[in-house]
Amino acid sequence: MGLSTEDHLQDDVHFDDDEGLPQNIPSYPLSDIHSLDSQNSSILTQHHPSLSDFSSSRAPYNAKYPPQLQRRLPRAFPLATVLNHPGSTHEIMGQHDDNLHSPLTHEQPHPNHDLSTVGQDYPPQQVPLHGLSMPGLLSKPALIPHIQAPLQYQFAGQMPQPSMQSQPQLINIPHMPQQYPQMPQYTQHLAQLLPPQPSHQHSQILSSSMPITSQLPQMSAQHHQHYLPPLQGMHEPPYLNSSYATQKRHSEDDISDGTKQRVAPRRADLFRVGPPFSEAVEHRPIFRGDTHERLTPHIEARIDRGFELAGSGNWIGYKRNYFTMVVAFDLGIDFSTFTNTTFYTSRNLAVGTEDVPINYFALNIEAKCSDSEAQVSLVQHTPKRDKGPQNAPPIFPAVPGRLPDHETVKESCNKRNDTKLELMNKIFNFDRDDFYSHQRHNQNTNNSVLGTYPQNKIARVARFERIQFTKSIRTKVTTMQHKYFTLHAELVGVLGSGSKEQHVVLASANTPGLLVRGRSPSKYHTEKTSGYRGPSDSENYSM
DNA sequence: TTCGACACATAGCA
DNA sequence: ATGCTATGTGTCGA
Repeated sequence: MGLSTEDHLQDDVHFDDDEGLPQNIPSYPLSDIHSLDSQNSSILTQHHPSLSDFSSSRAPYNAKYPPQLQRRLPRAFPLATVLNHPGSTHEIMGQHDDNLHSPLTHEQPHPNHDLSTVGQDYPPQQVPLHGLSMPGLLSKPALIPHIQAPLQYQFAGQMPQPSMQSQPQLINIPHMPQQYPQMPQYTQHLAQLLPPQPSHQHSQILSSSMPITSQLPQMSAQHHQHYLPPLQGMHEPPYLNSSYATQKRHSEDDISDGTKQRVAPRRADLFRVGPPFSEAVEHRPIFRGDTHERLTPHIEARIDRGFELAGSGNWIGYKRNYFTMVVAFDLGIDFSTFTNTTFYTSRNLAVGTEDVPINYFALNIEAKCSDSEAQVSLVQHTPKRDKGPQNAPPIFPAVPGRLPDHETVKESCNKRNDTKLELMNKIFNFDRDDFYSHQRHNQNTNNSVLGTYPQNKIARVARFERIQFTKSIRTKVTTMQHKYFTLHAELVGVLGSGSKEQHVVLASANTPGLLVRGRSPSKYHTEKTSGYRGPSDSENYSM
């Protein structure tokens, strides 16, 4: 990515009208969570504008995505089990049967469903969770050798020298002797040609464990200002005479600082660790069904491809390019405990509270815009890209797991070898049948949440590959407002079952602000002021 | 001006 | 080494 000819996201972000995507619908409803739980609520998530009224012409249920991009589970949900719980899901759900639909139960996208927004009852104030240690999961039965060390924001080795900040990360291949007899059109990172540089540290950042409470890009910058990520094309424009290079040179915020070169599409170093995610923010409580202990969710998430840190401190991605994101969660209990109990959440009623069983957990990603008036959605391509279908990113039913390291995610990409695929499956997926057989687990037991998971593949780690910001984003240059995106990793609780299945966001973690560059080179200069710059004007930033 | 569609190019994979 | 694949991105034209 990095080196595209793409411009940036403009000052204003809209959906194209001709795609039927309504504007001015807040992507983050800020209604208080308690008000959401009032008796008048049709269901847990009903206050979301896209959920509250399926038939509303103003805010259709699937407002956020066009029909072809409706959210869906990777697999069907065949079970219709309803947990036996004092909270009585039956009663709760029974109040609003007609409104209870779950696109997640459909294998195919459903034009009237948008799970992506179900239960996004984000509280007005995000309260960081504490005590995010997760001792138990280290002892879970599955052997996952790729697990990274948890919870520390790690910087490998020594910090790079300040001078590195101004040193080129890329060189033009023609400058390399003998290697390329013909004038190449692509560049190669210095890191590939020279001994390890400080930029290497970047890939070792455990982004998911970096507590960041602000979404502002500058917040991330402060954690990275001491080293230089592997940015692209720092100097030496390959096409000095081309309009392409000329255009690129106008950007001060540009990672390559005017040295735009094409990036080889399969270059290994397209995989880079992106911005760190915040700690999990709790949206709804999670209780154990057996002890009624309130649990502290922890979300691990990392972007492994598609974003890089510019000198200005902004994380930059490109609308036309893929990004990859992985998400895992745990509840602060060991895996065997997880598999031997049930869970429930609660909602507030006008009088008292009501417990609602969680049939299973799921992991989801969302994109949001700093401008709550603007909506942003994501699409996922198949390897066939244009020749294949395009859907919204799936929502993964998931059990607690640990995030594989960056290299593992990178290695998991585009493997076709059966042996390798199987290996990756063991890392990213949870085989419940295998677990039952090895644990002699009583799968008929009524007190295990595992029994109410979908029958098909369950994730340990949700891996979202080939994700792009929707093409529906378009820009407008009439405002001076700074706009940026954030990516959110969400732990979803699936309530009810069958046609009554509901999804509520239990917790989420988010990136700092991201700049996503569009495809119009003519907007390149404007980009310098379109992105959030933080308290100090990064226009003055010099690499 | 923007974007879908197509095209080109190149590194990874088997 | 060879051929296929995946994907960054250049380009055309509606």
